[in-house]
Amino acid sequence: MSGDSSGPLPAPLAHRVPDLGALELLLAVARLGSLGRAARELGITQPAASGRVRAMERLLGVALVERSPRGSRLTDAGVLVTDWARKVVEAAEALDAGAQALRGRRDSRLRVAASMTIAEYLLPGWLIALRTERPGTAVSLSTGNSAAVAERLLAGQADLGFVEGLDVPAGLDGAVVGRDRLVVVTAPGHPWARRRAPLDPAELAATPLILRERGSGTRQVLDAALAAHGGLAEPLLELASTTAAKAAAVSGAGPSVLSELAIGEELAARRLVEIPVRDLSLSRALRAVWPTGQRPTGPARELLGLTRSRG
Amino acid sequence: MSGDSSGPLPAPLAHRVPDLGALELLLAVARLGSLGRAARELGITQPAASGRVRAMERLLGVALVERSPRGSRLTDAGVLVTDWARKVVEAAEALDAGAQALRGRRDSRLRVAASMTIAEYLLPGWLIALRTERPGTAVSLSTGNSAAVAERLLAGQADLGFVEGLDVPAGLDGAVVGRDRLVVVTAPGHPWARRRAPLDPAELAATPLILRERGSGTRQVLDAALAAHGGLAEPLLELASTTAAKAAAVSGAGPSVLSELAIGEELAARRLVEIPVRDLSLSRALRAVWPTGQRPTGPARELLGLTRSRG
DNA sequence: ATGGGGACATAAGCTGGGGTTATGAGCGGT
DNA sequence: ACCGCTCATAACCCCAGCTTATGTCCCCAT
Repeated sequence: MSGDSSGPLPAPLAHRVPDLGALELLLAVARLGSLGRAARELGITQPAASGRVRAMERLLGVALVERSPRGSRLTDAGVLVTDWARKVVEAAEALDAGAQALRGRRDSRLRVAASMTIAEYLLPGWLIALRTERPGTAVSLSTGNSAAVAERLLAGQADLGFVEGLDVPAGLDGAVVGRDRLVVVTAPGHPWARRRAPLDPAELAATPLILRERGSGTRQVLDAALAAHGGLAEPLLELASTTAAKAAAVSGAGPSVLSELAIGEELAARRLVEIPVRDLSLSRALRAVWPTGQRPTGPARELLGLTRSRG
Repeated sequence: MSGDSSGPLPAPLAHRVPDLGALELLLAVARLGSLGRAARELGITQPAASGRVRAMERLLGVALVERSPRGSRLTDAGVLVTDWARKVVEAAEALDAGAQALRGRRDSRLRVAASMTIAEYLLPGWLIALRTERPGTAVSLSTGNSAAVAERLLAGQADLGFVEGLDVPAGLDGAVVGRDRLVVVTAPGHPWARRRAPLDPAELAATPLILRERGSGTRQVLDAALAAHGGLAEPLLELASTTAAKAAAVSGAGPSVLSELAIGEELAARRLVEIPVRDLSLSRALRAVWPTGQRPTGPARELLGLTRSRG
């Protein structure tokens, strides 16, 4: 073993990080102040919990918990690790909520049809909130562009839709639930990141960008907004997914224009930098929609309430 | 089995969500377009990968991958699940990077001392960026308040510090690397969430809030900012951690004032709503610091470069 | 047309991590 | 002095996930 000729390739992440069960356990210990109580909450025995936490500490090489005959408290490092662990668990909960909806049968109490962007970034959070308010509400999810969402709603195959775009599809009523702002970004090393003055729209239009392929929603908005400034230059790169475009931008391949929803993390950690643009609002509404006249009722109304902007 | 008298308590998250290894595998399949190649990249065999993806699909109840004799592509649902999975894996990577730094030995090439907030929310991202730029740089991390950070730097026990606060500790030079804006928030159901006009500072000061305990950094800033408007009312709740305060606010217990860094997710998903306040800037600088005159060099300079604001 | 080489699937067998029960040992309150 | 809570240790068990070996399908190149 370890006689690998290809060099010491990094151990896979899963071997360096405790598994989800262990992280969940750590959160329970932090919350309840005792290994035994945490164990009970997760439906395992106290020795199992004890061993698991020990294994986690061995794996991470850091003492996380201070044991005493009267309970357990987190160490300083434990507090930090627990906060990081919470992020992992929350992301896993979002995945779980989303997957449950994707699996959802046609006979679900609430059938949602949503655009990709909304389904990806916002819906899981809403579903989690809905679950805490109305546990047991079965939700099913289908995704598609605005036209597909409208079609499902009008055919009675969905109870509530979510679309992004400049206008409401024909035959539907809607309510704005948020905004999707498109942001010009570069890696921190790019010259634009050092500009003092905002970018000129014409300059943006003239620069080759990393973009999603023609026909994507973000591309359409960008096209429309820059039509008055000479139109988009030939793209620097044309990629199939938002994720790929983001990765290219982070790696410094060039400037890109991406949805704010997709790059919150990257901006916060300064893996990407927002470039202000003068007099250009690349913003579109995110809307909940339903067939004209048929105001949502029951679970659909409930979910709508979770998402509505004030007013 | 399943004859439990305590009712159908929800299966723990870890039993409903694929483990990190499986998610990592899914990302590799998405990126490489083939189960076999993904397997090779993760250092397992093709049948193992095949079985694992199958198990993941069974667990989630959703087909993720379209197999063909020429490779594998994600299904529509698979794209969505993969995006959610990426968030989980990224959070796990942040945990890993942070834990490595916590474990870091005293003889690390780069010894960082940071405030809790910065260590928790920003540092992991920086460490990941540093790892991709300068792989193999060993980083160690210790946390403490501004005074403790200054002490470590001046004692030569740390090479670079990060503090939040209104001013730079004596004996140190610094550079602003970001801002920590405090935000007034409530659950979406709170009356304040329906206000049309911004809140008056005096009204905020007079209202009992969910706060961290006296002495915490956020509490100090708030105290100072509202001193001119009558001073803080008695808190509604006084909690030991930011996380606890956040949870209380989300559950609708009342209004709170929290760091923007801590509630990005909650704002995006509208589990919390920001309440604008007129003429009140609750903002403090996040600074990198080092002993006066000793500009960072080597790895410290590298890390600083990753975090610096433009200019 | 035919063999080679990729892709994924199936089968049989091993191993170890994580679970269990049973028990011991501190510490605090009554 | 004793109960009740805490956590730790020991001995045992099981199955998830890995391996190797093999089969099938399809495309492509000779």
